[in-house]
Amino acid sequence: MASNAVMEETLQVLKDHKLRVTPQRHIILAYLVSHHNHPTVETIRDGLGKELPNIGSSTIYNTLNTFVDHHLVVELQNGDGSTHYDYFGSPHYHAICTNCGRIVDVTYPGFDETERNLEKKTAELSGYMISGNHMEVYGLCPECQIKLGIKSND
Amino acid sequence: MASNAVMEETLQVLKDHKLRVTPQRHIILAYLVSHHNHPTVETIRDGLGKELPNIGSSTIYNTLNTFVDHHLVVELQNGDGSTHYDYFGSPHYHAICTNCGRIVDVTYPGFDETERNLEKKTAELSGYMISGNHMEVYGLCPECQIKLGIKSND
DNA sequence: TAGTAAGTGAGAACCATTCCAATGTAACAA
DNA sequence: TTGTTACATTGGAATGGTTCTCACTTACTA
Ligand SMILES: [Mn+2]
Ligand SMILES: [Mn+2]
Ligand SMILES: [Zn+2]
Ligand SMILES: [Zn+2]
Repeated sequence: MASNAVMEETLQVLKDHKLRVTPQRHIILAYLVSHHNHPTVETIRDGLGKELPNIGSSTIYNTLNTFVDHHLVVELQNGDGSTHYDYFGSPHYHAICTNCGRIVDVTYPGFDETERNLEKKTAELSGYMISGNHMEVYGLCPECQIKLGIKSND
Repeated sequence: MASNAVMEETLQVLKDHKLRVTPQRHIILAYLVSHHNHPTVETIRDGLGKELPNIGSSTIYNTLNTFVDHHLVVELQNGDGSTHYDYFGSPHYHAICTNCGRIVDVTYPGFDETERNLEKKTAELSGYMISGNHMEVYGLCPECQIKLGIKSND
């Protein structure tokens, strides 16, 4: 459950984006800010069990789509058939396991420059007016390497 | 419709990957090699009208999934609800229009190094055994910039 | 506090993709 | 060539994540 500080922070975020502050939006955003699990709609619904036991899936979808429109949240596909959501407070990209679907955050000093450079180059070459980017790297997570006998567990 | 050269090339690609050479696979692969439209399954089915009028969608899905497994083809989402497919003969990434969904190929000298660096950094930081990556840049395509009155058409 | 535009929720609808079982065929060996 | 067999194709049914609908509720503004 989200701390007081998170509740205040998320309240301010909603106001800054001129979004109507409903309990549903507030609690979902707080959930996303305090969990970095890249949850699906089902995961979120379960996680909200105590605070919003009667929330409809439509509301979760609506809310997340709104957040995506406002660039608060990004959507991720890991190949399991459902969309994963990620509060994008600080820039990072994702490593996704092709075996189990595990998604982990990655960043490194200089990543923002790589990112800016990619966007600048793309604008020049394509004529697009750039608004964002997604970078994803695929591979086997450490656990799956062991599970599949590719790496020894020592 | 695909040239002789393309048909020979794709035949060899299928053999190299030890894939059974069926007319469906051969023609679908030739279609992908000779079109860079990032088609959906529906687009492909329409494009195959004359050559394979009775192909089942299941076959197209099966074939594309096989190609994806063999890293011949990559999947792309542009937000229109269906998956787009791209023969990935030479490395590039994509600029995707957030307004109309248009997908264009982008690359530049030094892109492969950016890519390798990203994968190396990711392996170090995450412990993943890297097998690939996707980079996408989002924005408004030149046409939509005009359509939306953001850029003048001069 | 009243008016109103916007959000919520239950269930139906949608539709891209997968599954299934019957039929067809590519690859290989004799 | 022919026979064998494992794999591919097909159409139709099933699946399931997401969107739609609409009656009801609520957050904002004046
Ligand atoms: Mn993340
Ligand atoms: Mn492409
Ligand atoms: Zn894994
Ligand atoms: Zn466009």
